[in-house]
Amino acid sequence: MNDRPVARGSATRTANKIKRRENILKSARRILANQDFDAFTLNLLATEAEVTIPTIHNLIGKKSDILKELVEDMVVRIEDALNFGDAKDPILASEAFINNLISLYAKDEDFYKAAFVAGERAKLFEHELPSGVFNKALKLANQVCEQSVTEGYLLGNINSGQLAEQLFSNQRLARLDWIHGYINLATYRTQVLSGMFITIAADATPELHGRLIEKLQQLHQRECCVVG
Amino acid sequence: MNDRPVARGSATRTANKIKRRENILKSARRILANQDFDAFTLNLLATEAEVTIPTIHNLIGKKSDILKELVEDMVVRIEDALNFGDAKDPILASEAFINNLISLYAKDEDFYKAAFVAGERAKLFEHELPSGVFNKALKLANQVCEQSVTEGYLLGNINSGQLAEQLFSNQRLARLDWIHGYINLATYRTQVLSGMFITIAADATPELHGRLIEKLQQLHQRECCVVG
DNA sequence: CACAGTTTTTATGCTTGATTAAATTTAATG
DNA sequence: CATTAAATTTAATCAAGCATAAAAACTGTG
Repeated sequence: MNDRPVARGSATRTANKIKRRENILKSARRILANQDFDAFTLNLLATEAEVTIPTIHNLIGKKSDILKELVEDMVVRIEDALNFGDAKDPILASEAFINNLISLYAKDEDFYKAAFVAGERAKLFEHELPSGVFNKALKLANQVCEQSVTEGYLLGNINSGQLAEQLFSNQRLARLDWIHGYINLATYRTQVLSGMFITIAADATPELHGRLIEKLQQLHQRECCVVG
Repeated sequence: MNDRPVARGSATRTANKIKRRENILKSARRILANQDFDAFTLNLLATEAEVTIPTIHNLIGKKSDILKELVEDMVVRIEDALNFGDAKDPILASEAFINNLISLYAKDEDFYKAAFVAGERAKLFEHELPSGVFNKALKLANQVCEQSVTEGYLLGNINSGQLAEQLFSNQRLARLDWIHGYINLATYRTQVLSGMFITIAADATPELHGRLIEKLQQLHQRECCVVG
């Protein structure tokens, strides 16, 4: 069954094929990350990747297939990036979370930006919430909040769900601003941390509260330095 | 100079013209508010408004002119809605602010939703920040924070700018979720209030902090009732 | 080198949307 | 009711973008 004639030049051929395919996807990411979603046409993509439109169809498929692939690749990569050591201290947990995320994005900024843009505009995240990566981050925030209460970092006066929602929102808005090109990764990080610290401070014990204030001042000062 | 023949039927004609014009704009708002930005084509608009495409061009102009008009109309309306009595108490100030805004939107939900969608997608707000309505809201938040410090509601440990930014962000994300059709106006209001109260709590005096906790619990309970 | 199989491209069709010119219709007034 | 300006529509044009079939070019291998 398996002994029908192997295609002639199948040795290095498929290897090159994969390379060309990746090259096209790379161009797609560059366009989506640095230009507009509306600018992302097969025409432009073909020009950038230095191939013709039918080649794109041949190697990847229709336009929506390209977008789908970008998003799927990303989801896989993010999934395991969220598995970081669980610090008890909410300050450390917040910093670990955001540092993890930002350093992941920084490794290949075009890749992630493009995937988020594609997912948003092509509606490949269904309200970006049902059961995917996004929900995982929210649950994680919830977990941290609840644990912080039992560990004595938070007073428990504010419902963990509300706090978690707020923590998650901070991150979501900053991400939107980043993928729209309004802010860069460094600002993304600062904004999320600032928002998280303020949120945690709302229910912090006096000791933790003091440390949060200090952290916030540091963030503020650094921000001012950059601007002035 | 002024005695050249007046156009024949200019009396009731122009009146009707304005009516038809408004009717087209109304259809435009309905489409943008209830469907997608991508669904907003002259073809669909003509069908909905029960006119032909050239009529639209005649009465309003090209597609971008329609969008521009929608946004400009909105900006005017919002500008003076932000002028509400300045409560000293940050809880009252927050509630006054959001109630003002939500009741404004509720009066003509399609109108505002459409304008925000149009402004966002057609890039009619330049990063929605430079010197427009949005900036006004941010400054207002800043003002409330600073005043709250001097009035003794806030401790002043957290920089007013940082707090204000956070207050503003809450509102912005909720608005985005609303215009994308993820949440309704009631949820918009709840989310913003929840976020604002948490933010204020981060720097509140003990007395105010207690009241905020209470407010947050109320919001949480009401939310649970609606769901369950 | 010749050939089989693969890949790229040339050429083209198809669809949709925006915009405009010309013609027809409508409606106000004397 | 005839005149005439105004407004609407019919119909044509223009421009993009996506997608595909068939021809041409290319690349390993025997």
